[in-house]
Amino acid sequence: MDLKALAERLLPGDYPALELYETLYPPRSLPKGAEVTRLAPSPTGFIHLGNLFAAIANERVAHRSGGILYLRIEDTDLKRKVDGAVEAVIKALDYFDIRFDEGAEIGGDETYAPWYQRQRAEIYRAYVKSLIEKGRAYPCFCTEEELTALREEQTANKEIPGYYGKYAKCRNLSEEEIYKNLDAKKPFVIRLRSLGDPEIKHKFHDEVKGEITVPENDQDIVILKSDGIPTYHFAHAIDDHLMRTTLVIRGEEWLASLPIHIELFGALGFPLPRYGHNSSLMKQDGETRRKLSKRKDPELSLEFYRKEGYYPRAVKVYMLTLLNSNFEEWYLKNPEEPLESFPFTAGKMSKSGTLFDLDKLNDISKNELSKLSVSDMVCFLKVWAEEFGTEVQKKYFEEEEKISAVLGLFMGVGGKKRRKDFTTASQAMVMIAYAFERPQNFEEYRVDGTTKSAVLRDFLATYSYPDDAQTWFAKVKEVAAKNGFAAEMKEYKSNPEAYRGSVADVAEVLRIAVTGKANTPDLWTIMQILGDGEVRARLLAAIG
RNA sequence: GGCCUUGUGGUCAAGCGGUUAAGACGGCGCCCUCUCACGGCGCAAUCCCGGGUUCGAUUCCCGGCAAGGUCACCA
Repeated sequence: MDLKALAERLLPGDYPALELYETLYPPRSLPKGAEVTRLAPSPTGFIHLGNLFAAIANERVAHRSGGILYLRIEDTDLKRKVDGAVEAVIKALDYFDIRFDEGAEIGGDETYAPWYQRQRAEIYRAYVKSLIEKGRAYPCFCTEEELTALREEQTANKEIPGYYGKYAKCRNLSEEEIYKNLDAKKPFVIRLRSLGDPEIKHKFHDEVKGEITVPENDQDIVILKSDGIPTYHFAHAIDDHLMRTTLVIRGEEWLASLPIHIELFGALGFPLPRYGHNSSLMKQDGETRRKLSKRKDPELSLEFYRKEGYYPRAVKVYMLTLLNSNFEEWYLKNPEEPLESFPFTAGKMSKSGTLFDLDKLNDISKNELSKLSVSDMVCFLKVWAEEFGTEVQKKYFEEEEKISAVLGLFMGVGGKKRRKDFTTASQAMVMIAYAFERPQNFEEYRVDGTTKSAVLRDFLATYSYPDDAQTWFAKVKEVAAKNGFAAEMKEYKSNPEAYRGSVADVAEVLRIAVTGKANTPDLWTIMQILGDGEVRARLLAAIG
């Protein structure tokens, strides 16, 4: 068969010699050990936690080694395209300090552009054409129905489904048959003529998994779809070679197609990049665990974390603790060091699927938030409130001095130790509400109504706004004593029968009356922030 | 079903032939304390199972089992 003529018929026109691409996209001149990694999302919409997980790994590996991280858009499937998706991806990752050195909508070094696969159609076809000429690829005229029928038949016969070996009907079509189909304008795809035998297994070094076994591929996979656009597998081989990727870190769902990629790189005469397949984020679902799914799990969406008001650094720290097992210990020892200083390595990535643990994230989040300065906290909450807050919440920020005082109180600024009350912005905003609004709901008082009123009256009679904290508390103790409560905790504990309760009960009455809550930060400070008039008004209202 | 991957407390995990089997989160208890938060101390809880190899296996080998992934003109 005249393969050259066939190739010309299938992909008519002049294509550049393949050597041209090698010079057009030359090896990068980077220092020794520098890794070139990439993120290659399809423009479906929005990236999720799983993407972020892999993104952080790729970013860290590239930048720790003095290499390059680039963004390539895998838009070979038109059905997946969503407008504005690329910008959204860049923005979302930027929120977590992930910056690309080059890529789609980024700019940077244009040498390896374009980064949209649709714009690289000619390159792919040039390589496909050469594969046809070499007899490593052939046209296939099977219809979708035929393929489905084949699959069903194979499944019914308990055979491995797919287009391979004797099932690859179009693999050995005669020249005559091929041209007949072509003349009849039958649509076709181009398939790889696989030379592999899955019974033959090879050892392979995976940067994450270590030594793994990879069988040879024998599937005649589609490399060029009937619309003339390559499949992912083919584009991956071409692009990662031409863009000079050194290390591909991707989800372990790709492990199963590694045999295909190995054969493709071989057929094209490309050296194989190194691969690292990271385990996926799982979620407990009843008895078993499963991969986090976009549909079922709102916490997978990055938008969820923005809405809840998680501090981005906290999410990143959590991802890093999952990504590198020695990160957590390092961070404990080096709390002041920038995250970038951590010696991240692909080899320390987890081999097994990791259950996503919101409790852990929340703990990290509390710690991160407690490290903020008051002005940073004001800024963080303000930005959150402007987008997600209620109208009332937005007003909290109108009195700059007050919001600072309130947040300083909740963060324990000035004390020996920072408080860790805040987990997220949304939760913090609710927590500080009583500093700005009269409480509507009151937690239950431990004392009876009569006692409550008596305590409040006595306190009101002696309350003086200018009192310092000690004087203020001395007065609370006086009120306690007057109403039959122990003024000193120790005294109460050693002889509880002698009293109706302790100063703690009295303080609780005041606390609930002023804030509605039984648990708050320092009450004296709260009263100082609220001001004389407001405190009196709330106490009065609580007497009933 | 075939193939691949993984298997240490509830969760994340250290370990890499001999350990009282780290640490963190969560849980529980105590202390501190006007409440909470913070902090301190303590407790409970783990090597998937069965065979080998070895003086000795969580660790090495084999076989099970379980979980996950994957088998498209989707990525």
